[in-house]
Amino acid sequence: MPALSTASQPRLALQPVVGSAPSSQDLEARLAQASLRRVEAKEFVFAEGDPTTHIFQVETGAVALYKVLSDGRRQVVGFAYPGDLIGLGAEGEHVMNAQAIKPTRLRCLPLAALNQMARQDARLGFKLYEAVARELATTRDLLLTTGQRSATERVVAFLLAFSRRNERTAKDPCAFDLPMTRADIADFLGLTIETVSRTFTKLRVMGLIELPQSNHVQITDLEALEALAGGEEDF
Amino acid sequence: MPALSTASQPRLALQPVVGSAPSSQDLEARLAQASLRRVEAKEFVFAEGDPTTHIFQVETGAVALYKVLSDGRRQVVGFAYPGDLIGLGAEGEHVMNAQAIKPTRLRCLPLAALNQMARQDARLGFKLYEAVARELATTRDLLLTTGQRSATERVVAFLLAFSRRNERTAKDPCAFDLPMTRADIADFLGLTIETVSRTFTKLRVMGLIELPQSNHVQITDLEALEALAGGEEDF
DNA sequence: CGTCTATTTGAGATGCGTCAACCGTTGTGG
DNA sequence: CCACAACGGTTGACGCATCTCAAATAGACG
Repeated sequence: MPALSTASQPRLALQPVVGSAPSSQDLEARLAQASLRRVEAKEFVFAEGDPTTHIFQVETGAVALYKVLSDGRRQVVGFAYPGDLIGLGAEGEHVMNAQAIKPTRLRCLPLAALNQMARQDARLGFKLYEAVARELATTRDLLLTTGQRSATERVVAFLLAFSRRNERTAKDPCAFDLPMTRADIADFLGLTIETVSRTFTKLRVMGLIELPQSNHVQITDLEALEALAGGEEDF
Repeated sequence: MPALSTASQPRLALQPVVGSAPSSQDLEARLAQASLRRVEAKEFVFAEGDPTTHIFQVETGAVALYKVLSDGRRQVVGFAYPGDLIGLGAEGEHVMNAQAIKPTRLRCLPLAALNQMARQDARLGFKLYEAVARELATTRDLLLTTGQRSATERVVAFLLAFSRRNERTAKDPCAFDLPMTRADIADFLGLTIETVSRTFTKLRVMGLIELPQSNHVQITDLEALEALAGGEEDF
């Protein structure tokens, strides 16, 4: 089962685009000089109902984005990693929660500044459109995974998403840390903590991965994992 | 369980915005004079892998948007109804299928025309951004439902989404046709046909709905349905 | 009237959730 | 420096919601 949310929410944009237009440069430049905010693990970047005053770009760390039902059930809709934008697309009030899962540094750009830039530069609106469209695509991939795949397929997809993310950034695609807890993974994949844990154990016993620590994964048989996934989606 | 995909994919935009800016007018105007295409039920508007040449606005009918896994499992990520835009956000090639579920009329706008308009009007890019952001929000609500809710909650949410859609358009919120098959509903909600069918029957036996035909729903106890849903999300 | 498809219904199997206990690590305070 | 509490993770036993397989029914269409 394909990747899940590794980069679900974010991956919005702002990666330097080759031959980037002035607007993109401006947004990057503006973000680079935007105010910096540090949040500790478990601290909220924003919560449901908060007025939308800023957009944020993760500089270091990681953030979980999730919605909760009235009875407490929780769905993590994505994780934001360095370079990812969060807070886009909310009109007036936030409809979800953004909570750091490790110590995190964020660039904070006031929405007023964003709107002003959009007024001055025709391309910025289009850039934002492309950024949100990418996020939509990853959310749909996650939906496909949670709606159609088995527990094992979901967990494998989740791991492979990390592998591919490392591949893109020229790091070891077979070794990575999981910044989030089992509970975060479970709520992301639509499973329980116990099922996630059992599935990790199963993959370890099958000889496909090693878990020197509970939050460090070493892939020992990438091909077998990919065969188990049954798809190429990335979250 | 809250609504699902009633308007998931689409509901993108183009509803006349009060005090709409010139750009929005232009897009609406441009679409109104765009070429018209008729597709029969089960006919594809586009398929995965097709080059992205146009965006479409549904004028009449309904379209299912879905992704499929290599083994045939299918996830419907949304349904497009009159007024909804489809085909936005795909770069180069479509990554999903759009298939009419009833005879449908579509306005077809070449991407080249859209891009040219975006170049001339700074506000258009922003409009597209807002449209995709709305779609992202409904997809996340669907993700919350498929990831966290029970079969009954999912089906109730699905029905309530139709009710609210009718409410918005000043139609009877307690009577509506379902344009899609049980298979479409099942693949949308992450259930099987049998489970969807049994759940409809259960709601009928409980006295919450009536099913004079399999594709026509009459809600007889809206409050009880809302109590069963456990949330306000709409798809 | 006969075929084809969609839907419903039944019976049985199972994957995952629930409940519960246990383990390892971390951090804190005596 | 050690004891203990708190937390995250693992493992086990069991139950049940949903899936699977199968058959009957109901419409739609020619």
